[in-house]
Order: sequence, then C-alpha cells, then structure tokens
Amino acid sequence: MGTPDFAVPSLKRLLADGHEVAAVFTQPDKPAGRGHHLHVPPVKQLALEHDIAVHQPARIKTNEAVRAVFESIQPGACIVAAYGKILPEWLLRIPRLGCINVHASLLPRYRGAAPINWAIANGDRETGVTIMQMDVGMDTGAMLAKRATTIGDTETAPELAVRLAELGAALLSDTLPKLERGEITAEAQNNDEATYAPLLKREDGLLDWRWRAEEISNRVRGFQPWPGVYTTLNGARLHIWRARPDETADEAQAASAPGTILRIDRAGIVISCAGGTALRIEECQLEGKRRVAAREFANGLRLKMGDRISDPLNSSS
RNA sequence: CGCGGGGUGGAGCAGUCUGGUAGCUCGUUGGGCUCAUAACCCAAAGGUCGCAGGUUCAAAUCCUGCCCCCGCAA
Repeated sequence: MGTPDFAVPSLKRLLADGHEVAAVFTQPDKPAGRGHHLHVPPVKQLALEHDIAVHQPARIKTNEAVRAVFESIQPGACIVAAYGKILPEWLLRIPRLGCINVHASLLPRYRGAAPINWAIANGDRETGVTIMQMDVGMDTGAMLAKRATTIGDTETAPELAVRLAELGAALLSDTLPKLERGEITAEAQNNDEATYAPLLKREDGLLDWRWRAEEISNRVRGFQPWPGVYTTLNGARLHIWRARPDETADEAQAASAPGTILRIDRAGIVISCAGGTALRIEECQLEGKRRVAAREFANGLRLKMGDRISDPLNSSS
C-alpha cells in the first residue's frame, strides 16, 4: 500500500526480491494539474506495468469490498509506504506478519505525514528511515529496524526524499526475511521522545523576516516542493526557492528593519533578518512568473538597496 | 469547458487602456581608468515585439483564431 514517488522504490524492491505481490492499494486518481486531467499515483503506474491488481478505495474503514480482498488474499504481510490513509484495526490483524510501515524518519522523532520536510526545516543534521510494525496509533508501532543518514547542508526535501525512499527500500529488503525467520525483536518506541511532523499547510510557507536567516533558509529547503516559502511584494506572492544565510552581516545591517535589501550583486539579493543576520536570496519567483535567479529578478523590477521586501505583518493574506 | 497572469535584442522587465522614433536594469564586445578588480567611465553590436489572419494611411498597441510558459485552486 502506497501512493507517491516515495513508495515506488519499496515496491520495486519487493518485486525484485521475488515476493509475491498479490495486490496494490493506492489512493484514487485525482484531478490535478492546470486543466482537468486525472493524476495517476506513481505506485499505480508501476503496479500496472507489472500486471498487479490495483485497488483504489476512497474509504477503507467500512469498506466491505476491501475487507473481502484482504480475506481472500490472506497476505503474509502488508507493506505500507506513504499510503495516505489510516488503516483500521481489523485490517492490521489480517496479515500473518502484520502491517509493516516504511517511515521516513528515525522514530520516535517525526511521527506523522511530513517527516522529511520538518527534519530539514528544523535544521536537523541527521535523519533516516524506520521499518516498523503498525498499530492503531499514528506511527506509534514497535520498531523493527532503523537506518540513519546525514542531511546535506544544501539538501532540499525532494532530494532527501529520493535518498530516503531508496534507503527505506533497501532496509525493507533486509528486514523482511529476518522478520519472517523470527530473528527480529521489535523495539517499542519511547513516547517521551516522540515529536510530530504534521501535514504541511499553506500558511507554513509564509515567512517572517524577523526570523533568523538560518531558520528561513532551512524552511526554504524543507518546504519544497510545497508550500515553499513565500512573502508578498506589492500584493503579489513572492516565492523564495533558493537562499542561504549571508555571512557578511555587520552592525549597520543589524540596525536596518527586517526585510530591507542590504545588497544586490551577482550572487543574489541580500535581505536583513533577525539579530543582525542576513539572507541571500539566490532564486525566487513572483506569482504568475517563472523561477528566476534573484539577480535577474532584481533587474526586471528595478529593486535597489534600501527597498523592503514587504513585511508579513502588513500583508493581508 | 475550474480561476487568473504572461510571451518585446542573450536575461529579467517597461511600453499595449488613449495606434504614429524600440525604452529600462543587466549581460556581451571594444576602449578607458586603476597596483588591481566581478568596481567605475566611454562606445558599439544585437529585436521577424510568440504564430497566422483582419481593421487602418499607419499595429508591440485594436479585432479573430492558434501555439507555448507560469501562478492559484483541486
């Protein structure tokens, strides 16, 4: 069971390892894109290429058809990766080895829907994947295996997601045989150490120049591809796609109001932030426009030193 | 037929409402200044104004059709 790109490597690995995949569950096709077009989940696409039965129920909890499918298959295990739905208790009980989840964090940290994004946005240097035995809670099940990896200084969420998807698939491949042979002792999560990574909301992307430059740049990396980090300029939304703290901040800069343009040069636009820190915007995008290098952006709009990128307090959105 | 913005020298934009000299900030090339420079000064090259048709003495600008890009919403 899985839906987005993150789940694809795991399914591929299951197939490559010779496991019999009796059925794939994924979210229903949904209208997406600018027009009307239906969006097919990546996992569904892969499953169809391998002639695997695909099920896309809108609801599971009370769905008798789903129940019938599970009971007729009598699966040895149910592998779940970013499926996007809560599994009811009756379903968790059916597979002999239970429901096994590939989760993109080192549990018990970052339980929830957006572990990759929040790990980066919080400035963590390390994260990883956890294979766990699902229970009725939100990512609270006992852990079967973990593997850590270092987060790169400039790594973005989509980039990290690709790596963790592969790492998770590899770990899953290692873990399943051991689990089957009874060689693994599940380790309960320490709830006192748990943190949550809630689904991102649009508002999470609204930035405040009164934050420190490092916090902002972490969010810029972590909140991709959505909601991104944005502010407003002359009433239009301005997304910041690439930025990093600028080390050249001095006392004069510390004194200027947050959001003031301190400098415009070849490498981008330097904006004053909290506590004398400064953020260098390298790539940005104005609503309705395409992504451009910050320098080009400044050229076109005739931005100059001393101008202020609007204060979020004054924006009405 | 979900809503909306846009396609103008190599880049990002103004000009379009109120038709009539092709503009700005950069980049590029050449020259100058300087111990030196990505800094500064001077000069130059470079544009079928997305495509097609229409209106007009005259269209980047007005009308019609088409292509492409992007934001929002899902």
